[in-house]
Amino acid sequence: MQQCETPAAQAACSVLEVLGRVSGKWSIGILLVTTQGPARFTELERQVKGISRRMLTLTLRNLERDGLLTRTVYPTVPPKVEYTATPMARELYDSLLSLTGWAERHLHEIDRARADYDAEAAVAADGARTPALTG
Amino acid sequence: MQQCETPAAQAACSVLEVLGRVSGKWSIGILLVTTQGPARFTELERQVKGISRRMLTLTLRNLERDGLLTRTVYPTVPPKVEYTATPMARELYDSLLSLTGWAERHLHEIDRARADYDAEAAVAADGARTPALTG
DNA sequence: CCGTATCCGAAAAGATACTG
DNA sequence: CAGTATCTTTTCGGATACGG
Repeated sequence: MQQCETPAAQAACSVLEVLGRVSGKWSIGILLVTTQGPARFTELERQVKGISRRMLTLTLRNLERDGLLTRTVYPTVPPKVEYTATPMARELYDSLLSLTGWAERHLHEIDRARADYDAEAAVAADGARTPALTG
Repeated sequence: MQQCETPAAQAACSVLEVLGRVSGKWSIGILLVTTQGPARFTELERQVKGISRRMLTLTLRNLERDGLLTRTVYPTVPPKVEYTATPMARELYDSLLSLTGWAERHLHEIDRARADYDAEAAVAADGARTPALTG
C-alpha cells in the first residue's frame, strides 16, 4: 500500500484517503446533520450525541478544511455561526449509501461470524486449560 | 448519532458500523491483497508496506472474526497459512469502489480547498502578529 | 454563543525479542 | 513460517476553564 503504483493499489489509496477524512468518530454524524440543512454550533453539540466541545470544533475544522463544510459567520450579538454541507459532501453521502446497503445486507452474517469465532476461541482457550483428554 | 432512530440516522449508524470495521489503518490494504487471491502471512507483510508484524496479526484476526477473511492452516513444516477474502468481503470491496470514484472525482477539489484554507489560516495568523494596519 | 487552550487518561500503533 | 509477548511512543478523545 501507500505506493499507489498498480491500478488496484491506486484505488485502495483513494479509498484510504476518503476513509481517513470520514472515518473519524464524529465526521459522519456531523455530515449527516449538516446535509439536512444549515446547523449552528450548539445545535450540532446537541444533535451529535455524546460529542465534546473540543471534538466538535476539531471535526468541524477538518471538514471545513477539506471543503466538505462551509462555515458562515453572522456578525450579530450574540454570535451566530452556521455550518452547511457542500455539494461535494452531499455527493459523498450518496456514495456512503452504497456502504450502508452492504452493511444492511450483511450485518447478520457478520454477527454470526463473530459469535462463531468467539465460540471457537472460547473452546480453544478451554482446551488449553484441560489438554489431551483424548488419550 | 448512535441512537439510530430516524431512517437517516439509521443509515448513518450502519455506515459507522462498516467504517469501524474497515477504517483501521491497515484493513483495506489487507482486504485489497486478499481479494486478488490467497495470501500468506509473510506475503502480506511484504505487500502491505509499512505494517508491523503485530498490526498485521491484529488486523487479520479482526477481519477473520468479522467473517471477511478465511484463515487456512496447512499442517506442513514449515507452517503455511493462507488468508482469503470471503465473498462478503469482495462485495464490500465493490461498494468501496463507489468511494473510490468519489475520491477520484474530487481529489483536486479537496486539495484546493485545503490549500485555500491553509492560506487563509496563515494570513489570519500573520494578521494577529501585526494587527490593525488599516486605521 | 462560539469557540480556544490546557491537561490527562485511554487506546492505537511501532519495534522487536522470543517460540512452536 | 507464522505468529505471541512485551515495551514504548504516538495519537485520540474527554473534561473543563477561559476569552472574544
